[in-house]
Amino acid sequence: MPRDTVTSLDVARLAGVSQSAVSRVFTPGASASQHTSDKVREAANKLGYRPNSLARAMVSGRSRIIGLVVAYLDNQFYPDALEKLSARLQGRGYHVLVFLTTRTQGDITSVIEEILDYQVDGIIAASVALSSDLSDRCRVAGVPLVLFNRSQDDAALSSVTSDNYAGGRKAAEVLIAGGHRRIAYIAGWEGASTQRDREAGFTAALSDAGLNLHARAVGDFRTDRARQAALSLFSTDEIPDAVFVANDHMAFSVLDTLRHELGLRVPEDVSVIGYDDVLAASWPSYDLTTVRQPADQMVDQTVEILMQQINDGDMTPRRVQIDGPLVIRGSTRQPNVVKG
Amino acid sequence: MPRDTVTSLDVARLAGVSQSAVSRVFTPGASASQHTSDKVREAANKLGYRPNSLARAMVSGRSRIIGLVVAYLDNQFYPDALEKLSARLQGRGYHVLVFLTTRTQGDITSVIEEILDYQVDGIIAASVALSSDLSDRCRVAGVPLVLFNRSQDDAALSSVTSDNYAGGRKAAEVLIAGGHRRIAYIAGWEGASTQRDREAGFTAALSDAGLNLHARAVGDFRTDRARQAALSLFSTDEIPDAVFVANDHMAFSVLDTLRHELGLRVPEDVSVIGYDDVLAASWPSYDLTTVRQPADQMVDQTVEILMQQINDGDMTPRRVQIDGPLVIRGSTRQPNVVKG
DNA sequence: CAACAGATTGCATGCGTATGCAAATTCAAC
DNA sequence: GTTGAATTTGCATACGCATGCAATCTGTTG
Repeated sequence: MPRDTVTSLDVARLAGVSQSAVSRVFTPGASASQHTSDKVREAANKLGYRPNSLARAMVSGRSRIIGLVVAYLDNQFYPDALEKLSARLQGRGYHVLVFLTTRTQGDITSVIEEILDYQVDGIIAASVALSSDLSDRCRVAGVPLVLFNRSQDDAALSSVTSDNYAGGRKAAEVLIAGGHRRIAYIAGWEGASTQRDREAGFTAALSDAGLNLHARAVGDFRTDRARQAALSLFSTDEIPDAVFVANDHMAFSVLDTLRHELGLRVPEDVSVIGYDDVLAASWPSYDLTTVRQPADQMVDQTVEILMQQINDGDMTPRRVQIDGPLVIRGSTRQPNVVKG
Repeated sequence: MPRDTVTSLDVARLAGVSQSAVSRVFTPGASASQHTSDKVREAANKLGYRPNSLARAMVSGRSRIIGLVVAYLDNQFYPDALEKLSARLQGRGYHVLVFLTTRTQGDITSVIEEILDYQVDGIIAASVALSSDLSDRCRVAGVPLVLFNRSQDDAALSSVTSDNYAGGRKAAEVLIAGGHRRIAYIAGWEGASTQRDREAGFTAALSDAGLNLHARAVGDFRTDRARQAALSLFSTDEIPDAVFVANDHMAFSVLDTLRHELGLRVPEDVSVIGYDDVLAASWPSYDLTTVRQPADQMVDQTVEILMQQINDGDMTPRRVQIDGPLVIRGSTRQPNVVKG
């Protein structure tokens, strides 16, 4: 069992060159003649040498590691985003160190500190909020930070989201166009900017049409709470004829509760609309009308901003909002259906 | 902008001690008097010092990083497992570096090599197969490797799975008990041990009951393929009265196809059973009978084995198979229903 | 107070690599 | 063949920390 660790020095000796030569051969952009490069590569192959990323990181100051903080992996939007993020970053030679914050744990601080300990080149914070103290820490450490699918007032923070306000409006508009009058809303976790913006856009559009929110309940982005919310909304005399649910993840639960627990027909008795357009929204059992979050574009932008900050040192914060289309499916009653 | 990096030497100077003293204060188990410990911690706090994990890893030879290879994040079982794995590992002071292999890419080699470059303390390979050459590489590098939800013939490899053979049997038995006679199977990707074992157990139990597989199609663990598979199985004269689908992820698609495209009733016309018991299986819209993979136990075992190999150097391979219960829900016709 | 064991501390070194600098080499043009 | 510019190479050092070793300190016992 050749339990060893081959270093650049071993390769250097075998190839009859200096250690620096070996280093240069494996460093893109460094100067090395064809001749020594060949010799070195041959020796490296023979010994099975591969540069030690950690040692590299130590001396160069760049670890090529991106820290990713994420809370909810049960909402399909996030695994999907994680997959896309990781793929994009791998394509650029970076890798992702994941840090999960249990949903109960508001204590992001320790997580961020652990991340910084690993000398990451950047941080992506998905679905979490940061204290301004924390973002300061990152700034002091010189580590770029981008919020994904969350934004904050802190003007120094970069963030990438969909246009949640506009999306909320679209949701309202399609319901109004569908002839609904008693329109309810099931909110996500109230600490989330996405929740806040979606609701703001939604109620604004209702107002514009001279409508008020018929009822409101909080689902906290959790399926069990969403079910409770649905039950409470529909336990009154005058039940809603439409519900906008703050994300698809909860909307599935709401749909199931309406249909299977309350015996209501969707969309005949009540229309339901979600937000995200995760994969399951297109599954026939749900066939959910929803506002799409353009995950690909959001990921592209996130990586773009991060790379710019890492490579160009351009730390000017950017806040990107990407417009997403309304995807009309079968969970909402449409004008012609109403009249037909 | 105090763009700095505080080192143990800075702390040492401020505290009036040597750099080694600082190191020892931050190294559990090292000897340091209460007095110096206090001084050092105070200085460290004042400067905002935190040990550099990478430098630590360099000299100690332990990075406290676990590499995780995973392919399919759209099958909910995996995000869930990732979440659990990460939580358990964080609890033990380890962190997870994720490496995604696109499903098209059979080329795990380069991925494993990249992982090894980061001097990880261990590797968890979920839902992927490894060449024996690759596992040798890990062994030579002295990096423990555990397969998660996959096993291989290679006797030197540790693996943790559910008891897929027994699970396959259970699926068959409940269908047989339900009075089904024309029982079909939709296979997963044929390269997967899970697929193979589930099918083997399933067909074995059918044989025991004097039955043959009525029909078979391949779904490759993909929803679109599963739909195609369902369509082909039900395009014949004598359609199945029950289908075992190799995992829940495909089963959802099959259920939808049967109900919404083929106009069949489940379970009245055809029973459907899946494997995994992911969260959505319990959602009322699917209410899927399935064989549970005990994710918690699987994760516990995986981490346990890995830690043992890392800490005790006990590299003797272990292959763990955990029995999972059959979870009976509404997608399968039951004996009393049949007779009633 | 002496003697000694045990705990604490500092010194020096090494982990594996990248990189500034100066020496050495190559190459082209005359 | 000579000169100078451009390229290549090796030497030395540094990155931030842990750890063996020897020196020092602390506390205990007789």
